[in-house]
Amino acid sequence: MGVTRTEIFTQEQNELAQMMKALAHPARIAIIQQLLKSQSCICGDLVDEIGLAQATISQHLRELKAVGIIKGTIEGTSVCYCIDEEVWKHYNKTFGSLFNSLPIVGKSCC
Amino acid sequence: MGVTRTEIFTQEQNELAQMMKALAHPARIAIIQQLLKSQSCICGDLVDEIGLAQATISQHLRELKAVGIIKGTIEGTSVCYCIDEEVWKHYNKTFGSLFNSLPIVGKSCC
DNA sequence: AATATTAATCGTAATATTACGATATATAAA
DNA sequence: TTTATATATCGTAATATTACGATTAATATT
Repeated sequence: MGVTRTEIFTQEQNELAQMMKALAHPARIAIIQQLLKSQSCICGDLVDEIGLAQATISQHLRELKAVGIIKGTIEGTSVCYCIDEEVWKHYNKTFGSLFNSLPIVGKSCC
Repeated sequence: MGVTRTEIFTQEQNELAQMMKALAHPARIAIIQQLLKSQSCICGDLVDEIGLAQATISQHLRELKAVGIIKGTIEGTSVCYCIDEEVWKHYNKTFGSLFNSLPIVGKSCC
């Protein structure tokens, strides 16, 4: 027990859930907001601005990287992170198609 | 260790993360999609359509109810669930404001 | 009243996530 | 080359999530 049964769901359902999960932590939201605001950001600055340990931020960055939403480039001894705009647009579109599928108002039973 | 440090984040960041988390499971996505499609749904039908145990579906329904995204009304011995349209719109708006805050393309560093 | 049906809750095992100190790695500076 | 700086990874403890059988609660049917 305890393991999510992805095999019984559609690819779309699993993908949507995975997208949501990637953003389902305030630290990762904070990272994304920072990158949206400043276009790019040195990893160390994120550690300073968000009050979590360096190892923890690094772990969250890895999760965001794993779903492709951010990418990082090495700049000397530091790493500059930014949002992958193509992936971000894909997220936006996918989320939009979920939310905009609510039909005409006032038909629900309860 | 192991407990999310919500106190160091803004209310907006925590709320966004909580919203995402509510939808961060394929079973809950499937439930929402079903409710979007059929306007309303008997709990038992969800159990049949999604291949998870009744107790598990009930648990997922409770999580969706906890964030207000769905509501249920008792109909005899069964319970009819549907999406709370006001809350759904709020989600749509909040997600939209996150995704649409990506500024002009082509400015990122990496 | 007795029985059937439906959904919620309880208990619990398996798994996943979160956080952080310690350590490793890799480049920069002295 | 030695030392400093920045980030990733390892190891691990605490906590949270997922799934399901068993039970409970509440209404419906007989």
